[in-house]
This record gives sequence, C-alpha cells and structure tokens, in this order.
Amino acid sequence: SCSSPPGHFPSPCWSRTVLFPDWAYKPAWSPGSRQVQLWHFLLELLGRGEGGAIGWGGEWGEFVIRDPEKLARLWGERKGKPHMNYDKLSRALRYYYNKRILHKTKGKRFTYRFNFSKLILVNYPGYPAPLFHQVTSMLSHFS
DNA sequence: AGCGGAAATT
DNA sequence: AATTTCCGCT
Repeated sequence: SCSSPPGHFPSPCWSRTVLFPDWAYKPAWSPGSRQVQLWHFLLELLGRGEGGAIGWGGEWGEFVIRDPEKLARLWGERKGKPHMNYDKLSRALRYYYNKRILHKTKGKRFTYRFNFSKLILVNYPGYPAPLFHQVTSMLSHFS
C-alpha cells in the first residue's frame, strides 16, 4: 500500500499512511486529482527525514531550509514551474502567515514554524471525519 | 535575508 | 483560492 503506480509521484510510506489524501499524490492529469499545496509538499519532505533540502528544527513544528534553491527546484518540479526559485517560494510561505499555517522564527535564518493546531484542524482535507487519530499519530511522530 | 503590495496565472 | 511573478523597501 506504500508503492506508487508508474507515472505517479513518489509517495513515501510514512506520508501516505499518516498524512495525505490520495489526490495529493496524483499527477495533474489524473482523474480526481487536485493541485498539491506547498505545505503538503513541505510536510512530505520533512516526513522523509533524510537530512535533505529541509529538516526539523529545535522547537515544536519548527523547520530549517538547509538548501533554499534546491527546495525551490524540487517544488518547481512538482508544480511544473521550471523557473521557481527561493525568492518566489518564500513569498508563498509569507502568504501562509495570515492564514496561520506558518510563521517565521525571527533571527534564525531560513527557519519557519508550522502552526499545527491551525494547520491540521482547519486546513487538513477531509476534516473532521475519520482522520483525527491519524493526525494525532502524526503529531506524536514529532515529539 | 526577509517583508508585503500589486498584478498575473492556474 | 493558492500560488507565481515581479519588485521596492528595510
């Protein structure tokens, strides 16, 4: 159940079982697909925990972008935007401030923080139905 | 580096 | 609506 069919985006097992609905992993041309959002993508990469372009920081929900231009390139690949860069990606992150999805950790370079309570309870697709315990297990993963 | 307005794009 | 693009300002 953790494999992805050919032509589909890779879906890491951890993310697939705990975090995202199926449509987040379908390519744009696939029936029933919806556009993946930036915060889905960030959590997907963070869930891999490989020490790649981004990783978790010290505080609860905090993450550090280790390689901003690499992250932008990966995001651009996912969205089919070959000219994506960190300047533009970071503007999208700043639009999350008013939505209460993210805020900036001031004084720490390339460091942001998820507002998990707002993110999960308000923005998670499918809320409030049967995903609650799955979300809870996701949160315990970070502590 | 980081912010946020403005307009364009999907 | 959620970015993407562009850019002047701090």
